Amino acid sequence: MNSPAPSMPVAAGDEDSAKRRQILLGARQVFLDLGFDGASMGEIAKAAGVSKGTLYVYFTDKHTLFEAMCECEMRVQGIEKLSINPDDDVASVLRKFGQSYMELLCRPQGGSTIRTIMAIAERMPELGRRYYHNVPANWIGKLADYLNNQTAAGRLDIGNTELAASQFLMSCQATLFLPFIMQVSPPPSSERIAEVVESAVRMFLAAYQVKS
Amino acid sequence: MNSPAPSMPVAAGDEDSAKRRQILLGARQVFLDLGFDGASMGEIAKAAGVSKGTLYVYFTDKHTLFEAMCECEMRVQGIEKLSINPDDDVASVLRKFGQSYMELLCRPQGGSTIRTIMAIAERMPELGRRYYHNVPANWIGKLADYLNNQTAAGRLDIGNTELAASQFLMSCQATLFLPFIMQVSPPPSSERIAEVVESAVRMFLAAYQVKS
Amino acid sequence: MNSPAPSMPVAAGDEDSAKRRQILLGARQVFLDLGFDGASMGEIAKAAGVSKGTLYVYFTDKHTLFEAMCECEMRVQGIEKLSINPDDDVASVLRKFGQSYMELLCRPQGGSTIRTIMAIAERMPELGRRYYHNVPANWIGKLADYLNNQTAAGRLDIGNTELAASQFLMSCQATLFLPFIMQVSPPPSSERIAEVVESAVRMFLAAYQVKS
Amino acid sequence: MNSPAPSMPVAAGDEDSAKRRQILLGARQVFLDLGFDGASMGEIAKAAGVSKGTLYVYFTDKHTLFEAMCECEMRVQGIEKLSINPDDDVASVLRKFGQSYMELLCRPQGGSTIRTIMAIAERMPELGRRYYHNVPANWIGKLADYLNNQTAAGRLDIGNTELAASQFLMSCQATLFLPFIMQVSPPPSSERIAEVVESAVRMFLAAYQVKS
DNA sequence: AATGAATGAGTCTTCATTCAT
DNA sequence: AATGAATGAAGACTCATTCAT
Repeated sequence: MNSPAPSMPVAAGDEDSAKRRQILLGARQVFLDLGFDGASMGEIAKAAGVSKGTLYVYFTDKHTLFEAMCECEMRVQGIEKLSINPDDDVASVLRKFGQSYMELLCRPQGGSTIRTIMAIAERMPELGRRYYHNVPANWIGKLADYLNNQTAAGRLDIGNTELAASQFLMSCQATLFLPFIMQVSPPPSSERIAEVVESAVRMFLAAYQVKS
Repeated sequence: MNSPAPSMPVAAGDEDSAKRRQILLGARQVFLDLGFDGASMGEIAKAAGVSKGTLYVYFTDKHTLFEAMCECEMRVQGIEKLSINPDDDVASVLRKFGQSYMELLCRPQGGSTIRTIMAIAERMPELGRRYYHNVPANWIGKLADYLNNQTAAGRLDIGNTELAASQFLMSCQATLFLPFIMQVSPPPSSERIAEVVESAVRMFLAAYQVKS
Repeated sequence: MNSPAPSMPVAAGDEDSAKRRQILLGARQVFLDLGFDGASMGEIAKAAGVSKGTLYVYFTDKHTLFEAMCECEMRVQGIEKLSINPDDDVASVLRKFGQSYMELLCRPQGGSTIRTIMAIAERMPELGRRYYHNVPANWIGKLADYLNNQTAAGRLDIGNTELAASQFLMSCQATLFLPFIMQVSPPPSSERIAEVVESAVRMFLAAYQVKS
Repeated sequence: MNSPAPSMPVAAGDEDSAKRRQILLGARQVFLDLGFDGASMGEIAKAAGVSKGTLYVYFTDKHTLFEAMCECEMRVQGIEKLSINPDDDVASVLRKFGQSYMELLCRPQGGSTIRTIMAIAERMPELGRRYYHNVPANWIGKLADYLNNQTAAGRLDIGNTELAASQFLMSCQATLFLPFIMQVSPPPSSERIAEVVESAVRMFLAAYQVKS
């Protein structure tokens, strides 16, 4: 009755129908909580509020649904939104960048995408690769570009900017990511993250900043 | 060496029978490759070269076998063997420490323990905690102790040595661990690790070494 | 009669769907033949003409299916249908009552419910109790009520009517029930039952009837 | 060392070795509690205090062990010991007979043999038959013989003494056996049994005693 | 004779997937 | 398009039985 006008039907396979998004949302919740093997299509159907059959109208199989959900996460975790403000000083840029990255990694709501993909990467190497390139490598790349610019501008002195970018992002995780992922501590607060990032920024600048 | 003479068979429940070790080896291979849910007891039996029934003679159930295997890995990855040589200079100590840690994380043979445990930590939080304390926290702690001593000795100037130790170990992973775990690159060679560790050491000392 | 129209399918969980009844029928056959432990879900599925999976759509597990089947038998063996005709003389009432009870106990088709439940009562005491109250105790109770009335009416002289009712029903089983259940003899014919019941009636009346 | 002298070895298959009896005792306990299917050879070995392998030294398989145990029970429950005292009056004889029979059926210690065999009789008809003939039919027969004698002696007037004997033994079970076996009541006390038997004796004599 | 480690067939149960409606 | 009943392959686990010692 309230289906779309026949002149412009929304095919089930449509990349962007509301129902499809609804399913992906349910899948996200269940997959991130239980992992690929631990999740069942029944659970996902329940979480998405659709019937099990409907899942298969939109996605060929469990594997496809999982990949679509990951793809979706990759888009969300891509950093198109995050733009570096070139007017900020280096420390500020690093601080904002590190803070954003850590808040992405340690999001309190629901399970961790990166953990879920790490877990399955051996069996779905292509997915692991795609995620790596779209998320961590993307962040590293963006930061490396900025470090390149600053090096060119003479404010930083870095031989390998990609390595440096990665070093910075890794050191931002110190004492935070592993305890969080291993269920030792709850997700860190923004304040706690800020402290660790601040320390990472200081270490980074001590090593790479050009002494005027 | 002090294994029992072959003429004197060991009881099934024996904590250290050859068959038990054989099963743990098979379990290690399959669990680390496929994860807890992805592994099947049948696969494990095949990998261990025993019958499915025998698995249950030595381990109550899949869960218990998984935990025993993890426990075993924790002992192996514990750090008792690694002793810091106090006669070395700080840079050497850090270099050796970082290299050992990275070779542990990126061991080429078989799957990754840390990944497998991260994957299941949400559903087996106690296991996650145990692993965290026995392995990463143990390494961090050992290093932090050393940093404390060096700070007291006036060679380093570190406010929070545990944070610093974690920062160092994290930055050693830069460009190495994630690509390895995400199947982007094969396990890094010792040389490749050495380069990254070297860079991490430089950054660390730039930040924390007392300028004479 | 008031079953849903075939065009309107019934939900799986429905207490009274055709498929559910079909499964219960298969379960009845296999459970009564082989007992709870001896029966396998596979056999039951085959006997019911459904797949093993379907069993679990309608019943949580083997135990639940068994209890549902027993519950169903209790309803069938309940006594609602049997009404005592107060115009009959006492001997006739006893005769009909005994005959009905014995035909229930020694039904030729399929295994014996009472045997199956007796067999498992030690491990499922609640089930044993439920069956006892719903079937034998129910018959005894109905008969005891009648005996009470007749005693009040001065036609019988019984101190403990419940005991007397039980005595009567037990003596109806003489030479019939045990040989049947122990596979010594096939289910007794109605005529054979009638003879034994007749004898039980005579003994009963000799003991309890008021001599006019 | 303390094995029997070589000149007179006790073969494993020996019908009466101590170990054999020990196994039968364990088997009795477990089979009567759990039934044929519910019992496991492991449990039995544990209950008997021998290894699982030893079970198979003395008995071909589970089935054989079960039958041997039943055979043993039949011997115990046979009534060689119970001799009817011909000097007692009829009522006394019936009283003693009924009491003994009921105490056999409702023995408090451990499970019920008759129930265990009833449960399996459909699948092991020969066993059911053997048990019926050795135990209940044996009791009935002994009693029927006595009733025959008393009828011949003019003290009783019974057309079908076997039926009468069975009637008596069945009516002794009134309100006792079924509640006991169905876990409604604990095993009845000797006093409780005596009351019910007394009532059965009265009913029996009212029907069959020759009025002088 | 006695053991108990080892086996593999068989059990209950789950779940991805299909299909008639 | 959406459902949910039905399936059967596969998984964890048990247990009667065998066999080397």
